[in-house]
Amino acid sequence: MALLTPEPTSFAQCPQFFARGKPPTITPRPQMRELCYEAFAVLHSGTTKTPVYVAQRLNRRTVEDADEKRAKRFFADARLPSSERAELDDYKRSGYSRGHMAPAGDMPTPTAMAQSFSLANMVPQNAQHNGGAWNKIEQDTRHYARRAKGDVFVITGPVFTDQGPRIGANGVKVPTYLYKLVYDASTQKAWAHWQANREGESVAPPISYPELVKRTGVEFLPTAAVQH
DNA sequence: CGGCGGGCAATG
DNA sequence: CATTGCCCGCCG
Repeated sequence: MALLTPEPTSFAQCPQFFARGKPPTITPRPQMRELCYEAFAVLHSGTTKTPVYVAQRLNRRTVEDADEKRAKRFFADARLPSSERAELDDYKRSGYSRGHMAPAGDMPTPTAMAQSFSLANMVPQNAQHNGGAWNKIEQDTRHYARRAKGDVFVITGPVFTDQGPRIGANGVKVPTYLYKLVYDASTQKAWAHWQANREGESVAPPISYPELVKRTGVEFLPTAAVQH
């Protein structure tokens, strides 16, 4: 069985990764594609050659299942037109590491683990940040989901600035910031981690959901779903 | 300190 | 393409 079916997908096929089944509304931009995977969903941009955001649903069961052996085989996602996607060579000797948005450590099955290494789930990330503060945030999020009463919806993504660099022949855009939004559906509380994509970042106290919306311009969650 | 988890590159 | 060794940072 193939890792991924070649057909394009739409978020209508995987509403389970979004709070109340509703993906964030993004003003339509060119070359944006919706990709469903077994354990996460990606809105992908052919302009930056990265995800716009990656959505997951975590809970105690999925996190307890997340003990798969780490598969380290990165791959370009064939569901994306080659003109819109990053290739392995773009990251090689770029000075940036391939940073997961939906972390490999969250994946509950071997297939989901393998799929998480799609470059459609990656951004060029500072290596020290990826293995340091960002990794800590990912582990903290898993730890939270393990203790939560029910489902925890997570949306992770990059934030770009116009003057930000690009890498490789395909010009994969390097994000200036990364965010990780955590929404506990049981308590209707939401918060977000906000980090600069650079060496020396430390784990900072989370910012509020309205502050994340202000910084990104994206309403990630249905208004009625968040306690204010 | 060692173990683990995020990566990288060289080797057949 | 798989295996192997290496670097780095965090944590117990």
